[in-house]
Amino acid sequence: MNEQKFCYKYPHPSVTTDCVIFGFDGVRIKVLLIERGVEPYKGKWALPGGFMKIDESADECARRELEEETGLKAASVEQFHTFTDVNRDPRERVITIAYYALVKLSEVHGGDDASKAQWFSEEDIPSLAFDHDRILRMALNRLKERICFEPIGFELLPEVFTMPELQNLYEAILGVKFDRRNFYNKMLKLGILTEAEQRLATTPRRTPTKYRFNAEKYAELKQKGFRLEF
Amino acid sequence: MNEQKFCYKYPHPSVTTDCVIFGFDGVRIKVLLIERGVEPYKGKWALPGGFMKIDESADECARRELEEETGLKAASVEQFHTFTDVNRDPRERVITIAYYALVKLSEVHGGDDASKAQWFSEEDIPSLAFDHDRILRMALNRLKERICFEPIGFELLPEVFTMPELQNLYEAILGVKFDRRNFYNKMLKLGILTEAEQRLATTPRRTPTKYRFNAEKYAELKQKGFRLEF
DNA sequence: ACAAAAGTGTTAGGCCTACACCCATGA
DNA sequence: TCATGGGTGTAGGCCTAACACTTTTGT
Repeated sequence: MNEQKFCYKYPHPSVTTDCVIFGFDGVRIKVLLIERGVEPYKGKWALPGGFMKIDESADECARRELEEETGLKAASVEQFHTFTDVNRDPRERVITIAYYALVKLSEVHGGDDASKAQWFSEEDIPSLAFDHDRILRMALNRLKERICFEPIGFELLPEVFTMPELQNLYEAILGVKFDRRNFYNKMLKLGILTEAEQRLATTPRRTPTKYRFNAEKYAELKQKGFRLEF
Repeated sequence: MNEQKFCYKYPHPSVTTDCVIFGFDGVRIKVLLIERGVEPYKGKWALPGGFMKIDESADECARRELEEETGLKAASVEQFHTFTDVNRDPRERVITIAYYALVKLSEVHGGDDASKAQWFSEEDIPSLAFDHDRILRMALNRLKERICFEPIGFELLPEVFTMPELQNLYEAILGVKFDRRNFYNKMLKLGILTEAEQRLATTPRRTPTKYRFNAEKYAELKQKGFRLEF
């Protein structure tokens, strides 16, 4: 039975969303990929994504997928580009609205399809299905641009984090090394960090000071214009 | 005769591109709008745009529309967001991939539909059809963000321009006033301006120095990273 | 000569950068 | 006590922002 029930005067493309899900393990930026179980590109790794339903917006679609993959709801999900090359999908004309999401790895407890999903470090990413290599590269560039102007790094870190962790994150994303003292000064001067309770860890070295991101201070700061620079 | 020839198993949205076309008249930022001749929103102003063909990419679609509206080919056209609200079009589900284009007003010699197209200053823009108000607002924000980091202003000015014109442009886009001396110094120090031949105008005041944008110097500069700040 | 806009230089303060030593902790 | 990483301050240079007078030119 051929159920081609939805008919139009002109051909319509299919619309999907794909999501580049970023995490941070304290040292490296991670990206969540899914191994495809069906053709085309069966067995290849790909970005999580899927078809947009006719009664949901692309944002809703992207959030739905994010939740399905990571179990997370309230994370930061941002549309960044729509890919429309005519032959990007071998089956039919498909355009994809691409998003990136920033998630706290510490809060991700395996998605439903954990068996087929895996976190990759930036440098270990295999060649991907469709044009997902290109999508991923553009997402990384956006992430780099954006982190210079908005403190999105805090979306990737646990609620409570240390200054060295924060510095590692910036260095991992931007691919550069900063002077520790200068980084401390700059971050503290921004005034968007609050010291958190000191917790004693059992490591063979000095316990670093814990901070949390102060969203109220950040909102104030944003009002009157500011910039984060590196 | 009901020509519903293209059939699918699941419903597919229509896909359009809409383009916010920016120009600059020497004093104010201008936007090209079209008066709709058909329902829905007949008689309302809207962004130029139209349906994406099944064998063209969104970029091609946006460029095609730009040419149809302004007669310009090689201008800077940039995708910035895809709008997907479920009810943004009263007829059917339509998503639109939005672009902005920067054109040199001096080179626009009326589009094909000149009768229905008109340039509006930012503050005179009427309420628009569909969600085009929102699209336009986002385009303006992107323009503001981008002009701080790339010298896209030169896309809006004639080949040869004066420093006061350039300053007016920045002031118009960013909505602020700059100190003339500081603006001169900053711009000249960047090294991306070349003095052009001095032409004698017949105005009742001093003739300003003419400059052109030096794309080679800019390319060099971009290599080793830089920033334009205001 | 006047009106109108163009052009020009200096100074003070803040920000960025580079740089080296001590501290806390567990083993 | 040692090894490891955490934490801290200062000095020089550069960029930014604030500021006023002179020049050109047509009327």
